[in-house]
Amino acid sequence: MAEPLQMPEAQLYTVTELARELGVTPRALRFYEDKGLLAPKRAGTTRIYTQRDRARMTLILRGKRLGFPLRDIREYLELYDAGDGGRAQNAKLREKLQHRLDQLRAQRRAIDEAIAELRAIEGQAREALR
Amino acid sequence: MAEPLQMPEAQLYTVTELARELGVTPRALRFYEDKGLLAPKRAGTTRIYTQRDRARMTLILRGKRLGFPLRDIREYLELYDAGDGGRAQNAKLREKLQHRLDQLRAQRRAIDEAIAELRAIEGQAREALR
DNA sequence: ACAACTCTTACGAAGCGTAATTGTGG
DNA sequence: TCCACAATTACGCTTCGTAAGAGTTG
Repeated sequence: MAEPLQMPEAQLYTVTELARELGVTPRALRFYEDKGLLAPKRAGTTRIYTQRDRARMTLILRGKRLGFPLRDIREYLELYDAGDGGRAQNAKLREKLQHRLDQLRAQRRAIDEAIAELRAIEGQAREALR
Repeated sequence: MAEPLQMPEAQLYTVTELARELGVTPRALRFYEDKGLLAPKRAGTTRIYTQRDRARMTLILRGKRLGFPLRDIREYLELYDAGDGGRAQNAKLREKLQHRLDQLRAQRRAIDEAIAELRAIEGQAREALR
């Protein structure tokens, strides 16, 4: 009597659709695929993205926000796929995160110095105009 | 009776010498020349850098510290050469400086956000390990 | 027949690093 | 003759943007 069990319609997307959803360009999605970070299915030649692809893109975008190169993000995704909860890999990841954190702090210092130098220049300019 | 007046020996450099002096590579000097920011003299085919070239490099390095693209730095050097104290150009320069300042502040905010996100992740990792 | 997409291929950009090959002066 | 630099040419790297040309589908 119960209706046959059904998975909720798994949403599918074309490049343009998924791109719009995530705020990136179709070009970016194709590029990530070319670099081995995505592997959407195809309907003929047309790319078809599943929820899984969408989830991967979410991770990719996070990696980018944190400033990691695509190469590193791909490695991370591969471990992730391997489903290996190996502590060694996890340790490596944490190491990378820590390293990136140091880099970011260094960049911030560099920016602060540049800002200071710029303000000094503006100061000179003001004097020169007196 | 007085010795003939003499300019103090103007120092000259080869690529490698000037590069070492300024902490850059010879490749960089040649690259800037290719991009029209420098124009050293030649002794045959060998580049000869004068004090003037050295001074220009100092300005170039400053522009780089502030994060300006070489294209902009070159424009600036050209105005500088034109010796035109024109207020209009000066105003444009100040505008660029101001714009760059805004950009730097924006970058710093972005970095702060990335740092916050990274710390949040580290936090999760610690929890996951409990 | 046509609009609206999609696909692939490939050059451009920024700032040099890194060969590879060929002088050239001492 | 040989060493140490110098010069030129050009591909590599990173992340897509931007055509360009061709095929597909409703």
